[in-house]
Amino acid sequence: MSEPDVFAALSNPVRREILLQLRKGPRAVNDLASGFNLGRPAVSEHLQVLRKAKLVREEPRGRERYYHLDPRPLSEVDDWLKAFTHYGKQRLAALEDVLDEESRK
Amino acid sequence: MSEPDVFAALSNPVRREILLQLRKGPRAVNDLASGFNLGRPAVSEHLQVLRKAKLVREEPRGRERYYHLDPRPLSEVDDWLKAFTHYGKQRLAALEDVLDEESRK
DNA sequence: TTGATGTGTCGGAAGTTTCCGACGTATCAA
DNA sequence: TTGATACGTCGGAAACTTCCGACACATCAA
Repeated sequence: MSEPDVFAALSNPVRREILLQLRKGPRAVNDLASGFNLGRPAVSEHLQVLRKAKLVREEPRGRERYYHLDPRPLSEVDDWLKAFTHYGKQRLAALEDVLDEESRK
Repeated sequence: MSEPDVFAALSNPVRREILLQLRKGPRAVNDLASGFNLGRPAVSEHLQVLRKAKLVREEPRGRERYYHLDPRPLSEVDDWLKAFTHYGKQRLAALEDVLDEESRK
């Protein structure tokens, strides 16, 4: 059993696409799977990873399961990124000076 | 040979920590490796992944190599996240209604 | 030069991820 | 009830990741 790891959940392009799709509204598994060049078990397993990362929530409707997006764990990634966006214009400018100097050759 | 994949590069906690460390300034490989419970080859290989994702730049200084942070590819992640932060207060509010309703049991 | 240091990379081991077919279970329609 | 549908999950294959020791090479100090 693995821990809920948001970064790891986002490392797969299929899972990122699933999350993007779910922005438009909840979707059943077969419906989702038909949009990928993948079998249903694979999509089901990607959904399991997203579920463990708490990025999706499942809602049973009859014999289908609608998956809903829960974007809240993405704030962990956003917070991590902030450590770099607030990383100081001065150092960024200095870096770009160096890169400019290199490209001048 | 693998493509430069920023999301995949961030999926490993050691690599994320390396990037955080490099905010404070460039570091040589042995210097970096001493901060982890890891051998030098492992750190060197993590740096290779970060290099392919263009998140770091190497600067040879004598027999050492100083690695510099280049945070610019992180904007790809930031842009991707924006698709969710601008994902509409109305849907988020609706989601939280549902979650509240569930927790009321 | 010789010897020590800093680094990249290869070969291989161990673990993890990704995918599929097959199966079991629940639900629905008739 | 019977048959079809929707889904989760298991077993296993293939590919990838992560790590290490060993080695090669360049640089420095003497």
